Order: sequence, then structure tokens, then C-alpha cells
Amino acid sequence: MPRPRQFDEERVLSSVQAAFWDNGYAGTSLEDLLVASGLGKGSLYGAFGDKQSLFLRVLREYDEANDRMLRTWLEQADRAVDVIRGFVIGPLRDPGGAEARRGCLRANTAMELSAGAPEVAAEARRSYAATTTLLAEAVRRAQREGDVAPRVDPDEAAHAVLAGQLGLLVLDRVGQDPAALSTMAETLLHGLLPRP
Amino acid sequence: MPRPRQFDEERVLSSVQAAFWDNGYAGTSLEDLLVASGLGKGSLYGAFGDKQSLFLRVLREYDEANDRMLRTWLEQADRAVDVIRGFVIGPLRDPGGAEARRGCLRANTAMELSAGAPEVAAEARRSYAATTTLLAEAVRRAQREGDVAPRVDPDEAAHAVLAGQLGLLVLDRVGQDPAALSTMAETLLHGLLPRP
DNA sequence: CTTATAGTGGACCGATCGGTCCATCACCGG
DNA sequence: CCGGTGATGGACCGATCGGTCCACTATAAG
Repeated sequence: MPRPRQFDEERVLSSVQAAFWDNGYAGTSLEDLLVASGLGKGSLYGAFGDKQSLFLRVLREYDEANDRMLRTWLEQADRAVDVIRGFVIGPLRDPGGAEARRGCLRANTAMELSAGAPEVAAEARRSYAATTTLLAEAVRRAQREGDVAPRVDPDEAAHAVLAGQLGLLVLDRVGQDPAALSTMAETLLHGLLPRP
Repeated sequence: MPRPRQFDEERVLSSVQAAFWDNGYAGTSLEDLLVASGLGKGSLYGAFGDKQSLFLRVLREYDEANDRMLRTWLEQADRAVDVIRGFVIGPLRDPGGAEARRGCLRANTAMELSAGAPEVAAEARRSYAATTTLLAEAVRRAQREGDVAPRVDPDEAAHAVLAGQLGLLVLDRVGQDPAALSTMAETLLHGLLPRP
């Protein structure tokens, strides 16, 4: 009987995610969210609750999408080591494109909000753990495929690769030269995942 | 002839730094700064200008202090490799202490503000470059002291160590288990600075 | 067509934001 | 002892914050 929604929930979440991604949590006002989504306050609040709830939902979907992407990427790749390399280098590409220098929504907001928002910190921990698990699987497979030395501990290497990638994201965000970032990525990969 | 200042500038800057460190830039209000410093608005503005100027000054002093600390640490240490290890592990210590989980003011605010405040991004780049130079010197010395394999490229290793440390700071901020962080630090150090 | 229901969007709210202004104060040279 | 100068801190400002409320609308069931 009621009036149906006039907006596409996916599109709204996508535009809201872009707003948070570009400007951070505190840097994105309600007004920004309304403009980005094209909705009125009543609609946005009725559908998603307050700003924090909306943000948490967007963040969780971002993490899930990343997880899915990495998982299918691993399924389709010929060599697991290529996926690991892509994981480290991927976020740094496209230096002049539309998505340039936005870094990673997860890392950006984890740094911004972890001190004051335990739920965001917990979500970040959960998500990083999932990523590490996938990376460890990838390292094991890369060892089977002969691309990584067998003496490497897959779990330790996965954790270290994650840390290295996060560091590159920080340096990317402050505008570090992309060529230097690529070199760092290669140094990290060679050091942490030596060939047999 | 005029009335002299009634506050100690160093103490004020120190307490203001603590406030920004705990709560980030946007998360620290003028009111917070007044409470932390014990000053009135007129005094704070008269002495340091607006919020952004004050923050930039605090950030620059933080970076300089860190640079000085690392430099003297290197001068006094018996082995450069110990200083590098300390650089990576140091910020993670003291998990239950008063300074727990504040991470690094430079990294925190670089992530928070780089997108919208070019001056902060530039300061972060400048500071990271200085740190990398010191680290590269340390790697060269560690090679001379026989603690790091000569085949390692000091500049590349320094960049990669910096990236790894930054990643650990991110994971530390979201509340990652300190034991896991220590293991990651060791993995990074062993991988990037192999013994001869 | 009527009616119940949820969607819509803007008016409106108090709180707080960063920042300005100024009456008052304390000091020091004369 | 006085006069002038900068320090002081709180009153005050407009803007904007996140959030609530409500008159109105569009819809589908009866």
C-alpha cells in the first residue's frame, strides 16, 4: 500500500561511499551526503539511519567488495604471485585518473576514526584479518607454483606484505612520487617473498 | 613596557600537541585546545594565529624532534642495526602505558588531512624524505658493521623499511595484537635487511 | 474512489564550530 | 607614581554542524 522508494539503494550507497572516500568521515557533512545522493534528509535518515550508521554500512560493503574481488582474482589468476603483486601495486596505479590519490577507504578511515570509534577499529581489524588469510593462502599457492621459496612462512609473509601495502598507501596519500612507490613495492615483494 | 607573557610557550605547544595527537585535527576543537593549554582565546590567537597555523607549527616541531631523536640515537648507538630495529618497533611499545595506541602524529594527520590540505601533505613528504635519508645512512653503516648483507641497496631498503613501519602504525592504530605486530616487525626486518 | 501507509524534502532545532573584538589588567620605562 | 603597551580571557558573532519533525505526496489494497 505504501509509496515505493524512488531511489536506487545501490546507487545511493555508491555515491555516499565516494563522498566519504574523497573527504573522510568528519570532512563529509550531511549536506555533502544529500548532494551526492540527491536525496532529502528524511529519505536518507529513513533508509539508513544517522551518519555513523550509514558510514559503517558503506565501510562494511567496501570491505566485502574488496574481499570478494581479491578472492575471485585469486581463482582466475594463473599464478598466485601475480595476485599478491597486484594487491601491493594495484592501489597505487592510475596516478592521473579520476580515482587518483584517494588511497583506500578502509585505511583512511581506520586512521581517522580508530581512536574514537571502537566499531570502526573492530571492523578494520576483522577486515584486515580476512585479507591476511587470503594473502596467506596465496603465498602457499605461490610456493606450490614455484614462485616463492619454501622456507618462507606463509602467515608471517602475508602479515608483512599487508603492513608493507598499508605503508605504501600512507605514502601514496601524501603525494609520494609514483615511481618511488613502485620501487618500494618491488623491494618489499623481493624481500618478503624471495624466489626459490 | 608591555605586560609579559604569563605562559610557557613550550608547555603550551606540548599540551596542544598532545590534544591533536589524541583526537586528530578535526576532532580537536578550539575549546579542547583552550582547556589543554589553559589559555584564553585571545592569548592563543595572539601568540599562534588560527587553528591551522598552530597545528602546522606543532606538526613541524614534532617532525623536527623526531628527526633529532633519530639522529642522536644513531650517533650514540653501538650498532646502527639496533637503531633501525628500534625505529620499526619503538612506536609499538608501551601497549598499556599512557601513550598507548596514539600511534604517530605525523602518520595520523597525514592520512587525515593530505587530501584537503596540501601544506600538511608537503610537510609529510619533506619529513618522510628526511627520515629515509637517515635510515639509508643507518643501513650503510649497518653494512659496514657486518649486520646487513652488502648486496642490499641502502636507499631501497630504507624506503621499504619506512613503508613497513608506516603499515605497522596503521595496524597498531586499529588495535592489532601487539604480539602480532612484533612478529610482523621482525619479518619485515629479516626480509628487508638480511644478515650477510 | 477511498483510505491507509510509507516516502519525501525542506523548515526548523539546539549545539557547537572557528574566529573576532574589546574592556580590563599587569607590567616596565620614564 | 604614572602612562602606555601588549597580554588576557570572556562576550559575542555568523556559519554550519548533525538531527528531528511534519505537511505533503504517491502508491497500492480494498
